[in-house]
Amino acid sequence: MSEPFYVTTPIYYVNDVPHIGHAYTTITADALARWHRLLGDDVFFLTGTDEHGLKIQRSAEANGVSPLEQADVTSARFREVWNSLDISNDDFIRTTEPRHIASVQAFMQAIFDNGFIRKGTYAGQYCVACEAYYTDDDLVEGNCPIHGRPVEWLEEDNWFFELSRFEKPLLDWYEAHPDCVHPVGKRNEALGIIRQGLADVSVSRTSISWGVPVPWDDGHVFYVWYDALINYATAIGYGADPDRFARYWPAVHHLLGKDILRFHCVYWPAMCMAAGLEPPAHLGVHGFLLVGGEKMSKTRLNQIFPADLVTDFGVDGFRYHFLRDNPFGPDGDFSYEAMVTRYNTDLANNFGNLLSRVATVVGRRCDGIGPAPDPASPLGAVAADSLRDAAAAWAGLSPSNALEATWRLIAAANAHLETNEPWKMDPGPAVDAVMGDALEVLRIVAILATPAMPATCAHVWERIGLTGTPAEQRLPDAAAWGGYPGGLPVRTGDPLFPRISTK
RNA sequence: GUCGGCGUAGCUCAGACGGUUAGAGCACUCGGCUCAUAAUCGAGUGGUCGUCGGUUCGAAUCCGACCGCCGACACCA
Repeated sequence: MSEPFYVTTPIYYVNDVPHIGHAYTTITADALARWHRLLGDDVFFLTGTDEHGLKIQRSAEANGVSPLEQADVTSARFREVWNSLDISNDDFIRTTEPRHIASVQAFMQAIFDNGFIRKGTYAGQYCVACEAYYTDDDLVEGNCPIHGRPVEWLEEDNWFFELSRFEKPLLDWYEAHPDCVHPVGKRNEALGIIRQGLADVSVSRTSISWGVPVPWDDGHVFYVWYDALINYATAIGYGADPDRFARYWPAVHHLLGKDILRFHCVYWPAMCMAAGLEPPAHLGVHGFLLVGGEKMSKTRLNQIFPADLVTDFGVDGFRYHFLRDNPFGPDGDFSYEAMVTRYNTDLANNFGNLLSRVATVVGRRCDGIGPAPDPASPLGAVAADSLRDAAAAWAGLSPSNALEATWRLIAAANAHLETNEPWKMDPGPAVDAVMGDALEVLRIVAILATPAMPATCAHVWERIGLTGTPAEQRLPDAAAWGGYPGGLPVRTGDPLFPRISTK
């Protein structure tokens, strides 16, 4: 029985347009999913959209449509972007789907039945844009500190989740699971939040109607967060398919941005405990993609959208850049110039050019028929190192290191060609061995880089005469030295990644 | 303010339980090659490892102070 591997992105709020920040998380999740498929794992990769809440309700009113119609439009936009970026999600969940509404009600009912929800009153200054209450201290000149807009006084009967009762259980859980949050700095932040004391939180609203109804109290809907987090349970059959749920839970990998650490690393584990479940096993927290050192935001007008870059770099160039250039964890600064440099260096000069030169020499010295590699080639050891290091890096949520390890093999192959100069040799066994080695490197790289660049790798696979696709290969066996059989037609063709002129 | 983190080559970063001449990629310089997308290969230039002080035979690494940057401390998608 293969290992289950469940990976999620946050579900994206449909009030926003998909930008490269969303794409960064989603591409990382996609690459992880693809890597684990190569390992033969039973992968389930989930993304989706979060569609409830006051912002959506108001936005719909302003546009003269129903909230669901409003959500349909923006949710579709996310789907289209992921489609265009070759995202291989197995499911796309929308919080407005009946399966999710049923799941939220079952999940929250379980918490209620377990005695962790009580009635209370909440009153305060409320910012519609934030969907959040503020204290007087928070306000800036009477306005919302984030949006600078006037707040409204709201007072309502709420149901409260008794988060305060979970301080100790959460600390115990963190103690028992030292590796649950990556990187460790983020784990410490979560611990800090817990140690500072947790107050009960209101989980329902009467002031709005666009949400999941509270099953035990008509007129209340759940606050959008307590609806949203449960999507991770819904998608694997919570309350509907116990066997399937048990297969994928709690061995989940949640990927998330640091802005929502509190919800994922404190509230969500507590909610799981309250509902009688194990908390999620892995939480991967990453930083922001900055632009010119500043956070992307609508108001700064510095948002960058995937389509802006895919035109210049291609889908795989786009995917590669965000996986390779930003270590998973810290903030990363995006710049177009840096993206061009990396594209030209890693993709055009190193990888693409290797295929070009190999195809040409095989055409001239081997009649276009790719020979088999030398079983004793020095590149064999390099390939083994690359596989080992890449595997370790993927396991440690570090795509940039995984790709760096893979590119070391490409560099070794280019150097191997220089050392042997096959273009000076007459056709024969010596040329065959060198070119077979180079083709074998291309074959292995095509497999190892498939999580980052699936379409390009499939194309390389085909250009060197192999049948099937690299995505069908199974590691680690497929990356063992000597897998290229020889005797296959090798095609010359257009450059894999045309250089981008910097002038 | 409280807590935490960071400050290493022009740029992006690795290294740090103390120990030989501090590393990589990019950029730059020189040389080789001409199969290849003016690509590639090799060599080299470049750092008082934020500042000051302490511990030590020995500190980028441990301790303290300071300077600078950042984050968390909000019912923040």
